[in-house]
Amino acid sequence: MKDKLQAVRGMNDLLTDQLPWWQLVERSACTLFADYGYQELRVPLVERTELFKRSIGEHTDIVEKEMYSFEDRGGDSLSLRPEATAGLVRAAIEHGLLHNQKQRLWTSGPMFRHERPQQGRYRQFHQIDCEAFGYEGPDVDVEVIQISARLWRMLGITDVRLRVNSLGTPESRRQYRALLVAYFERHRAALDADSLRRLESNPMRILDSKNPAMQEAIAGAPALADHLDPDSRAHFERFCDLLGAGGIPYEVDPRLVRGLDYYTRTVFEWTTTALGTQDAVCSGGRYDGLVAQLGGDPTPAIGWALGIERIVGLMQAAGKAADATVPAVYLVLSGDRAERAGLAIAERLRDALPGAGCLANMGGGSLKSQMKRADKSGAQLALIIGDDEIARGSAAVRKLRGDASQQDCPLHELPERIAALLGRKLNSRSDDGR
RNA sequence: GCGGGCGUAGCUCAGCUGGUAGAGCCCCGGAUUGUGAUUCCGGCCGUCGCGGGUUCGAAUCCCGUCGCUCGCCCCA
Repeated sequence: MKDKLQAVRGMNDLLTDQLPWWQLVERSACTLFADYGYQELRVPLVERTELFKRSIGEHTDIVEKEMYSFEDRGGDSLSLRPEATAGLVRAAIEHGLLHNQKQRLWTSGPMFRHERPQQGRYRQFHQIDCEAFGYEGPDVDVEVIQISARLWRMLGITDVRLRVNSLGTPESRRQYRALLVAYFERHRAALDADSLRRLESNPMRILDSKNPAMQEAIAGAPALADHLDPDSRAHFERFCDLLGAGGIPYEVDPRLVRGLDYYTRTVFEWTTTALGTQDAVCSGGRYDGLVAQLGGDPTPAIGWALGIERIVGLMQAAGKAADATVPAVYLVLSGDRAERAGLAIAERLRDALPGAGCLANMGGGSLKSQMKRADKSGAQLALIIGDDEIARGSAAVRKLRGDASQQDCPLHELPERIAALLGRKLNSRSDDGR
């Protein structure tokens, strides 16, 4: 094992056996967003470091110690994106997408954070992102959550619950924060080391401390809900009402805060107990100030991100199967002339039956070993062509599943015969079907 | 950044209190002529993570190191 080239820590290869789940998630998301009228947008993996400092917050853990930042050859400080929203907002402003118009968008791809890897947390991880720009009412808050809820249904995920909260406006939050700091200052003795640190950096995070010894002090702290500004309170009440009307079960969690500075008003998080300590599966919220903060016209916005690794983990933990795609036909080619004819025969089958899958044997091998490969491939049918068959212009079609019957078939009738055996329709077009 | 657990064939693992490695799977070949999944036979596969120490002798003990993993933190 020595001197072996290894992947970078926390950046995982996705081997073929994992891909069926990933493809299921990605395909589902793609049709899901289309059904809600959300359009896909793609932005670079690398942005100016400044963008993330200004959006996520300079004093957040993400920016302070988790970003992959570097200087490029021109001397600019760039960073691999630790999340998608900042880049999306930047792109929307830059291309005038928010000028007198609303946008409902989604994107997906890898994100990067230099954290200690553990279950459900990796240095390169993958998110699907949903964002709605220009809608200020709580109706769209509910819509984006509906999208996530439908995705769980599509994927058969049940072990998740929704928690919601409101952070109010930056002004009301600033006032509340001062109260909170004052309270915890008075109870300094009850705080653990982490919370003392948070008291300086992000006091609201003390509220979601997992330390049991802290719970009493936290319970006595002023609640954010009691200090919301009237508009935010009305927004939140309407939001909860609409959520209920939309039939989405939720619970209000006054301790739900977010790690990114840009959130305002509605925040929410889907959590699970099935994935160990990394329990957030999908989370998001409103960020009404961010667009203006990054230089765009003032534009209300809301969005969420989900972690694909965690979604896949949930499906696997629940025992959901995701079947690998399997070719319908395995082409056994025995002998020189058969090998020579085989490539063209395979192409004709693919023309006639696009999507069915025709796996041609490559690299020779005895008939026996080719039959073994045919069986292993999972194919329904083995199409056996040897020099004898070539000589008489036919092929042997053998069923590999169920009754192992075998029949001879003239080469020119192969597409029809195979289509019939597979219960598929022939491609009517004469080209390659694209 | 801080703790715990673990590192033996491609994979899953066995190897008790030290005597220089084993199984299953996979892969390849064979068991009558050109036909798979079962069965049988054979073959392939390791500097026991790496470095050092103790010892006549270490995969087995000790130290260090790297890696993986789980938790803290953070968060999707």
